[in-house]
Amino acid sequence: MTLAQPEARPYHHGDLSRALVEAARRILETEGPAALSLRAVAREAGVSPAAPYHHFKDKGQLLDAVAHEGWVALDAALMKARQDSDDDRRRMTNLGVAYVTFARDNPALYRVMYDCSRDKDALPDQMKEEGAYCQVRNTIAHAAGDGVSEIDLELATIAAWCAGHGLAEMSGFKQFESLKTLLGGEEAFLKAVFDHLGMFAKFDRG
Amino acid sequence: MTLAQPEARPYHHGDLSRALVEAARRILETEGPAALSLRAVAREAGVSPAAPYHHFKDKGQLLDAVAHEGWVALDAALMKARQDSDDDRRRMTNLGVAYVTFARDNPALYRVMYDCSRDKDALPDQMKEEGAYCQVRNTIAHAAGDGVSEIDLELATIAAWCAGHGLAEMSGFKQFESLKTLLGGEEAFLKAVFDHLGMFAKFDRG
DNA sequence: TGTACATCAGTGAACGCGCGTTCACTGATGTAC
DNA sequence: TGTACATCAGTGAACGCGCGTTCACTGATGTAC
Repeated sequence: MTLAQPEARPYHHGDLSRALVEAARRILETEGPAALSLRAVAREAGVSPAAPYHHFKDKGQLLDAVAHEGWVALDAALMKARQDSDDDRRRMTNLGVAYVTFARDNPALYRVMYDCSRDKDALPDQMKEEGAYCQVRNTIAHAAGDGVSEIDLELATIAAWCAGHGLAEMSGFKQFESLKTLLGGEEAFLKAVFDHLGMFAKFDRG
Repeated sequence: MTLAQPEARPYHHGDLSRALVEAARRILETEGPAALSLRAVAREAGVSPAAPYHHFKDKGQLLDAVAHEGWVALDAALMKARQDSDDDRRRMTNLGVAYVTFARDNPALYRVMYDCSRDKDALPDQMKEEGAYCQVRNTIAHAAGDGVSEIDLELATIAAWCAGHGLAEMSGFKQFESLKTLLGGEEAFLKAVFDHLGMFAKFDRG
């Protein structure tokens, strides 16, 4: 009688760096951010607790790598949403919905992304070419046309970003459930909220 | 030679429950949310690590109490902002600014408030009479007049809340610093962002 | 008013736990000659 | 083509730490008679 041998992983992993980040994401989505310790990541990757130190200076650096992957994924999701909209008028809302959907689909990852940002008091790399923030600004610029000033553009982007982030963090709250079903589902709810942003602001205009 | 005796606290504290919550807030604002352990709170309150268990079932219940205090304080801040505005037109923005200012002045407390909310998937007590959420809705209702539907009112409130929360979490980011100085300070920046919420939404209206 | 006693609100020592990190080590790999 | 050796990427045991919580206890307080 021979027992099945465990899959003989070679002594050298090959791409442990990448494997660790993936293990971290698996832990995040199955057990949540509180469970994300260096040891847990090593365990999940099937490696000793000391192994990660050959690839990351410390726990913080691993988290940074995880967050970075998150931003790349978010950038891609927004890019796709932009390309999918043929109707220029609805593009902003679609972008917002894509943003919130990403956050709802990857809640723990999203949390890590913002926790890392908070530690640095800055969004990472958002100003560069295809960064999510930049995509939002470009979309607004396109919709607004030539007449709009740089400052207005920047402020509108920040406003949009804040609304998206706020909705991302709160759309899961139980209080909104009945409203969601009333409106016909999650996406309709998100669109409706975005539609009403203007209502909030316009009272000030007289 | 007699050494000054340490302030002889009586064996029974008197109001340890309250003292613990205050100690927790002190720790939050001086050391941040990561330092907020039950033991640290007991230490800060000058009491043994077991003492809190006579007043709170576990750590979570203490945190809930801290968060509750936070919401009460936020309610009061919004109430004050509402009463301070004589100009009906600017009331919404003032409310938003007050909200964000509260979050910026009590960042760690604000974090705990939302972390507790997330655990419960709900904002606590927000629908009751003077809850912050309810205040926002009432203010919008007043500004909007009679013609507005219940649903529109609810959606506008959610939109406003999301924008406020998002801005609260992000207004500290370094990327916005030059814009802030350009606009003449933190408050002017906040007002400008709120003013531009409509810009984001209006493209969808054609 | 005094006294016995139940109850309340503290103490401080101890529990087991998982954590981040370090250490001396070893197996695998690549390279110079 | 073989071989010595440096380097790389793992191991697993150990470190000290602070944590949440429990426990048996004790001092203080309130109450019944």
